[in-house]
Amino acid sequence: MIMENKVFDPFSAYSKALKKIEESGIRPTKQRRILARMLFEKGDRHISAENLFDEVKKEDRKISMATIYNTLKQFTNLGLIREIVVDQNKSLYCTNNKSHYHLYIEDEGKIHDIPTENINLDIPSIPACLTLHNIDVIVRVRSVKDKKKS
Amino acid sequence: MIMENKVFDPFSAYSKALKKIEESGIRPTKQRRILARMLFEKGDRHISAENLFDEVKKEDRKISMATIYNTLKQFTNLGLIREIVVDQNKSLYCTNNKSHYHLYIEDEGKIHDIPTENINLDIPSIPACLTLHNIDVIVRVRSVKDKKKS
DNA sequence: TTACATGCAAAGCATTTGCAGATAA
DNA sequence: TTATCTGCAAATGCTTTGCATGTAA
Repeated sequence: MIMENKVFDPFSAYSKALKKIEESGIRPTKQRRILARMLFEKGDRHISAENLFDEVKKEDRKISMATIYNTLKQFTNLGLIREIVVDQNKSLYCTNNKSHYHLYIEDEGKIHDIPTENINLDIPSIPACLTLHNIDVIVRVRSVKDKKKS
Repeated sequence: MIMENKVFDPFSAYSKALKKIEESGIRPTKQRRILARMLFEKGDRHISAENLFDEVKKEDRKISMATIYNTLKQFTNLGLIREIVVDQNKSLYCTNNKSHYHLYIEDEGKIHDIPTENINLDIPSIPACLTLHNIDVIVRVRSVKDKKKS
């Protein structure tokens, strides 16, 4: 397996992601390996395309925005990451692949995971003509410091 | 009260909205009255800025996109409507002002309300430094006809 | 009268696309 | 070798803004 880091740990989130990439048929190119490492070697993250771009740049590498977007979409389709839309003009990509919900601090733009077990959610049964894809729960809060209503 | 329709019903959603507009201090201009009527005289709706624009045009009136967007934002701030972001490139505005959740049929782009009572949701208590603003629940489903995974 | 609102066109911004050159297998 | 991928720049599409004109009170 072609790794981006030196130490091989077959159980790391990064190794698992690489394995899934190879198995899926898409090529584990240099760019995809760098991005997989960025996404999965720092624990659970919520990152935007732009932040990811900047992070790559900080390591003195360079991956074009087009490739960042394409790769994020491919990883999403592979189920490696999850896209969450908290407001109309930015998508965040979530690297926690366990089922979970989100706490969004609106005035700070910060997002945190809420483990599924911390929320009790019962939904009515879905009609046979529909298949459940996902349930998004976003608990939207504001920090008290922010007194403004809008 | 300046009404856009002929029959005065002080208990209609439209009348209530007009009242809230007047009380809020913003002027109940012709455009705002037309949009309030469109939004609140047809029951609970989920409508985009563009659809609202088209609907106005169908009645042989004309309101600019800038005004549509400004008005939707103002109505949202007044609590008359609620903005829901189902995917990154379109906001829908929801005229149901009762607390509720959403069922989103992804491959059709259709959205339906789920009354709060139909879903059992318990969230952990919020830290004192945060105030709860809203809880979004979006049940994402796909119609079975759509066999593709992505 | 005057503060506020509207409409137009232009700007903004995240994301996508077309295509020539590069690269993995 | 060849199908796939990358990067650039241009295009797209939703939303916002600047500003001159219009309008409610």
